[in-house]
Amino acid sequence: MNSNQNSKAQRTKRHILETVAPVFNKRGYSGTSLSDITQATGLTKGGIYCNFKNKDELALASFEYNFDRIRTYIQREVAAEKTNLGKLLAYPRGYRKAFAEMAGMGGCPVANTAVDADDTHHDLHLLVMEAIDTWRDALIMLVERGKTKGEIRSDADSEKLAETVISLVEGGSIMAKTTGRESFLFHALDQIEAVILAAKTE
Amino acid sequence: MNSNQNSKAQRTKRHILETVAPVFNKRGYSGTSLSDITQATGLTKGGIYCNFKNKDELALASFEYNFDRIRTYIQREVAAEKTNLGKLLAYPRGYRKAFAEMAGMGGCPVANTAVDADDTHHDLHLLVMEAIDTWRDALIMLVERGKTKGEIRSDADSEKLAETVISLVEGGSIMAKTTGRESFLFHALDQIEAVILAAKTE
DNA sequence: CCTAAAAAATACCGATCGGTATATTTTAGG
DNA sequence: CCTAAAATATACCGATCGGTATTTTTTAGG
Repeated sequence: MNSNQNSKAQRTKRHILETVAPVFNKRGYSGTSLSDITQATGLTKGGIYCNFKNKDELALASFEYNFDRIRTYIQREVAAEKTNLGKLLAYPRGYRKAFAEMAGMGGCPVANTAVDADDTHHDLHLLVMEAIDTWRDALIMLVERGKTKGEIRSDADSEKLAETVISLVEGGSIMAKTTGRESFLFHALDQIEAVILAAKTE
Repeated sequence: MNSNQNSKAQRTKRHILETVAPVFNKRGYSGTSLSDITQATGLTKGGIYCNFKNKDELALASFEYNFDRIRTYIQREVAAEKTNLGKLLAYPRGYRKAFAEMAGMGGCPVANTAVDADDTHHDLHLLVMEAIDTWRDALIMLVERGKTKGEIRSDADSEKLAETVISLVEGGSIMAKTTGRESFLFHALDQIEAVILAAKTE
């Protein structure tokens, strides 16, 4: 048993990430202490530092883990659609479905980590920037392809649409989480649908 | 000189808030240490604790200070308008003008503090919730009054409009700050104007 | 079952945390 | 100018911070 991915180390590494990632998402980098981490995992410092070099590496891995959960969720919705317009509309639908899961992990990791890291943690900040840029590019691409396919009006501003969608998702997430009013997110998602449909041909 | 508001204590208290409030806004509650505070102000711990009971009190006062700066800025724009529609449109215009100031203080204090405090700092969380609720109520009121005055279509959803405006401002602020693309905020503000104008009569 | 290696626990490190008691300086009314 | 009070600095506190060296336990191939 060596090429098996179920080695002890890999299983505990996974266990650590699963339990710690939501803690980082909720409490932020400097708000999460090694004691928080050992307490959440049930391991001691020795166990943690055996699997991760330091707190930084664990924080970066936690963001990637959290982000990947959301990304996978949304991407499944997008991939199920065939048209560019359908893929665009899959975003608000996906976030509507992902709401409960996102609430359970402590809110959207993109928004949380963006605010947490942008003035304090360079590497984490870079990771979030990259995630947002990739997301933005994907949306722009869908709009542009939608134009060439005749699904989207040729005068639509793809960058503006992409950035508006992202701002609405993230703003809605934060406000819903903080105030406890889910409608903040749902109204934002309604608005996203309206924006996309307004760019539709006919 | 006793009823004079320029007593030594009040002047230094003001100086502390002015210099520390942006630090809390950028670094968050647990990311801001007493050393950060003494270093920023040029005072020692004795000087700080003479004017504020503890770190908590200083953090709460800092949020109120930061929030008040933005609020005052926007409110000036709103107060200058006479119609409800005009007052609504004063929000995106105000944030467009406030952009530089907000960037200088480390981003919108509402979004920053919301993310920072919602899972970790009860009192601060309450303060942000209150700020958002007040803001939401003010927007709803403007829409409703606009309806009775015939400025706004009677079928407009005031709660939805209010929450959409807030999500766009906060989402746009965070994304612009984190990515360095100001367009995130400006596109969000454009969208706010579009949403308001879509609710206009005629 | 044995054993070397991997994993995890224990025990410890200096630094910094938020906070306080005390000493010193500054303020400002009489 | 004097002086009590207010403001600030200094010196210290126990607790916790992130991290590491060492010891014990567990794993898993032969």
